[in-house]
Amino acid sequence: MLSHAELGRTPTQPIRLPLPPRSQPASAEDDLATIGTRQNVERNREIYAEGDAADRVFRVLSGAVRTVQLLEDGRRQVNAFYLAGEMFGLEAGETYRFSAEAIVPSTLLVVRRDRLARQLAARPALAGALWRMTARELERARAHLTLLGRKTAVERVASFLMSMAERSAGETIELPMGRQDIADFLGLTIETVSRTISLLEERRAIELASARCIRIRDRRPLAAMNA
Amino acid sequence: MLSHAELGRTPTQPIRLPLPPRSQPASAEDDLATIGTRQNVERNREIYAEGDAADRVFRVLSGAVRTVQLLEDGRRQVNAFYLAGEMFGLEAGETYRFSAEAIVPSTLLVVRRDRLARQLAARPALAGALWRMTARELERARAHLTLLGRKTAVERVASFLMSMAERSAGETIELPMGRQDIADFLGLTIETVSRTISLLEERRAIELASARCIRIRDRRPLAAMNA
DNA sequence: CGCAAACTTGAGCGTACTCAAGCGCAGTGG
DNA sequence: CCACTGCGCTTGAGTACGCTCAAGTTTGCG
Repeated sequence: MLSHAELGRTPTQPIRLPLPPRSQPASAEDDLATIGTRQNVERNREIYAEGDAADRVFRVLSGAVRTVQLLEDGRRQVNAFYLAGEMFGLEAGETYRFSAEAIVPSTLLVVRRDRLARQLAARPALAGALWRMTARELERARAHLTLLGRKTAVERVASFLMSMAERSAGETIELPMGRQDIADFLGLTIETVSRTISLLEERRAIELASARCIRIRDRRPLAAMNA
Repeated sequence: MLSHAELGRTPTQPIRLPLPPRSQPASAEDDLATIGTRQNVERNREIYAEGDAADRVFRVLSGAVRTVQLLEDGRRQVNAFYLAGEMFGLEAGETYRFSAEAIVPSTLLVVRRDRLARQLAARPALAGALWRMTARELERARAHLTLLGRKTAVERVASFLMSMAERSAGETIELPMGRQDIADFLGLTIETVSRTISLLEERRAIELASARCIRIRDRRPLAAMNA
């Protein structure tokens, strides 16, 4: 059994990641905890690579993870960020289609797919929970399609900050990822991300305690840009 | 930017859509067929709207469907196209997050969610099939993220044509959708799509029998752009 | 045949990219 | 204590790719 109190931050890491406000149904997660093992991952260490056998699913206990797709010439797309409490690695095929990497030193709960399958047979409710989790991921990915396909740089950064603020459950956002990760997530360059954040600061929509610590001063201009 | 009502009003001749080469596992689909009803939908008619209660799932029997997200100022993102044999409308939440519209006059198989849930309880294998379908959708959406975030116009159009060619099971592609739909799917403008198709034709990569009927002459330049 | 919609093509513009410095902070060693 | 170094971030100048605005052409159907 895994209580919220146990999900503490890594002592070596200065970045605190609060738990997301709404977690998935506790029952399914607790079930997973009983059949999983813990794994510590260093900063920027690969958790799995594109093409690896998709034999495990993961839950972030502390830290932060990104899933990434690379084009041959080095162009990079960050598909998603996963913070404490969130699951990743659910795949339909035999192999992972994207790689996953730790953004900061992280602790993961690892569940082997074959053990998960055995649990699924015993508990039909768990199957439903997994499906809902996958469907929610799909929803998020689709919303991100609209961002990448149809929003301007300012709108993209504003949307990103708003969603990070929601997940942080506060006005102050501690970003675990650097500007390059944000750029590759939003389909922009690092320079454009930096310039846009500066612009939002000039407009008094946000305030920077440091580059990685952003406070939302005024939601309205951000929300307006969120469209 | 075109408003919703202005989109694609021309009653073009009915377009024939061959079945995709590989369908999903027949068992799950046949199961669905036994508990579903048929529905005919006119061209450009909405099947469900963003915000409607998500109480049905669909399978395209003939025709073609697009799922769409609109921003307030009219900017539009086409999330996906569904051809004959493909399913859509699987949602995690209570309501649909995107609208679905028929691209051409189409026939749909409609399955009520509550009936589906009853089937699921009886047949655990069906639950697995549904999950795999959702996970495959997620995979497709994520691949599309990379296209929208990191590919050039030529690469986007080339990728699109390649994937349509795969689904058409032949060298010749009959496109059910117009240029505006393609543009909104690829995150481009209609002019850029048109210009890029012309460019690929000049380069002898493709050949146009008509605007909606494209034959692939040389996969190599397309594949190279696909990255 | 005639009209409207869909598609194509052209010219000029603007947003975000590229290339290139410059800045700021943390860790290190003299 | 302060220079030194490395890294991440910011800022600047010029460019290019795709967008906007505006015809022109083709297609399909009444």
